Amino acid sequence: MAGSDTRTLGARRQDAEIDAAEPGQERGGRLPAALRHARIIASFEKNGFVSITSLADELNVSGMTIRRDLDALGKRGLLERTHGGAVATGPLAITGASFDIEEPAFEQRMRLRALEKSAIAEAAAALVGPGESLGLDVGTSILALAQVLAGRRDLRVFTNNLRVGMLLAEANSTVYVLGGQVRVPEFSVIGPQAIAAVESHYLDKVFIGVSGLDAHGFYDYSPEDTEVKRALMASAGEVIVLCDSSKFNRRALSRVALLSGVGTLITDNAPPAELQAALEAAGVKIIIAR
Amino acid sequence: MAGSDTRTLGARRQDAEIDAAEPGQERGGRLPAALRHARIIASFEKNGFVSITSLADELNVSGMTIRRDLDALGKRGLLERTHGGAVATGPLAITGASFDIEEPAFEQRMRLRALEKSAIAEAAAALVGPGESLGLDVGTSILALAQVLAGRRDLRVFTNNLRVGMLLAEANSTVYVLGGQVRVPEFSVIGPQAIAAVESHYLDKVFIGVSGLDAHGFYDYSPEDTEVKRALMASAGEVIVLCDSSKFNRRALSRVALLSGVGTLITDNAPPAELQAALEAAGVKIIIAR
DNA sequence: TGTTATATGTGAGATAATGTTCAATAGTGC
DNA sequence: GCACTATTGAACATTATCTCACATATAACA
Repeated sequence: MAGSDTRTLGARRQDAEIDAAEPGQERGGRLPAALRHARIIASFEKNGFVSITSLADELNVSGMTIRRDLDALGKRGLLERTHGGAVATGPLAITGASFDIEEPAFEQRMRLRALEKSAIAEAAAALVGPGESLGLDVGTSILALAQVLAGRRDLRVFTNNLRVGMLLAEANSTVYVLGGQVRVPEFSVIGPQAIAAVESHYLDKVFIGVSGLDAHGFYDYSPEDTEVKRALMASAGEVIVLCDSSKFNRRALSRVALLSGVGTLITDNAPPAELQAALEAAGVKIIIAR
Repeated sequence: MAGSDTRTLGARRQDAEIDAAEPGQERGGRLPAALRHARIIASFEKNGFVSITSLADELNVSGMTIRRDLDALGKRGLLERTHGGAVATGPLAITGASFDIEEPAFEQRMRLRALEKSAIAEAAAALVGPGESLGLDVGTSILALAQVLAGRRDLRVFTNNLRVGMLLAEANSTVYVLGGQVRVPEFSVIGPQAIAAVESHYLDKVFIGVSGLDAHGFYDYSPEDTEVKRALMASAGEVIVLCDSSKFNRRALSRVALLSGVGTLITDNAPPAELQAALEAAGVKIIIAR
């Protein structure tokens, strides 16, 4: 895989500011760290673990560098170090057939673009001030944010997402879940009770996940989730949407809000020009996380 | 001496079962310990038993290593050693599915008296009629009950237990969680919102877990959980307590209710004479599950 | 262009995982 | 019960890997 993967990835690379070298041929052509990280993450897709020696071999760097890379990625919660390599955790977790009978769709989504989601989550967490009350919505990017926030004791987090609730509670953060019916596969809480519970609170910031956005607004697949999202947004001092760049110009069944209903959009790549113009016209602040 | 133990390394060089199929990757075909553990756990799915020689062969490691692995997994309560292998116990025996990496403490408790809890859960499930609304409380016995009920589509389940909520939702049962603060390590929901939500419903049956009982009533360690239990009991047509026999004559911080506040007690062994007399005097029906 | 940060490589000692041997032990068939 | 074989666990041997410090290379910048 080493050779062919390298070629494909390199050729398909969007931000091609650096010439990718052919591995094995040109010793000096090292990849920038970000690219190497992306490549490492991609290697997990197969079987949920990577070995240091094989990565060092494949990426033409020393074992020490890979070790440092894995440590860095580990700090971001994307993987867990083992002897000789690392296994996937959190967003990447593939779970070897025993634990975790989750919807394959959800896991797949979580692994897909895990690095981007992690960067988005980091940027989002940076906006959170001490002692704030937060609302965390449903979605893979939001779950990544929860992982970053896990352990912070000074926050008060409200969520309609049972995954987030368990994750944060386990980390001893203060977390409140909304009441209502549980909807799979997201494990989101929906219904009038949830909405009523939101309406009786004020939240400093709410972080919303969406399925798509275009010049006319933000979209989500689930009408039930959408109602809760709207309630969260209505109770919030600041509305922040987390969404990776694959969602640009994609629509779904429910329109969550107009562009103007959102204060900040955190994503991993600049939107297409037209969309960016619409966002700016609507007064949406755009944060590009890398 | 076992022939397979001393087989030369690399004899099974091209193990088609290892999905990697990487020429340069499988140096000696060694997996990190965590992955090997996951693979071992996965092997139980077939028949609840694994043999050391077959594992050593399959995973390309020596028998001694497998032995050490099984010991480690045994310490975590996931299996029990036998001659030449191991059998599944605890959470694995009931169902291999578990949505999360559970707390060791919880795993341990689940494994502890797993057989009894399973019998209690079966007896409790037998009481549930078609189309009923149920309340499921916190505790390992209750979680076992939820596992038995999982998949029944005709019920409406309310719970203050996020584990139960996720388990049932995943099985496509209709389940509502109460809103409120999440308390570890039980992942129970507590607080006034939860209590208010219960009070606006009527439940045909509620199943309550307790930490202990004596002639003066039922006890629980957590005052916060106790308040929700009381609310559940007040809204119920029938109150059923699930509790294994190790809880007899044990007390804890909060008294949940007097004996007379409970209709049925399901346990795995007859209570001591004095306690049994008190239960009967209070009109509690006792079901012994085997 | 020189100078500073950052990133990466290298090597030695420490550590952890695994392999090997071997006496003791538990199953198994008679 | 007895012989026989597979399994076991402890001690030791052997790797592979980790960590740490420092050297070197690369990128960033004035």
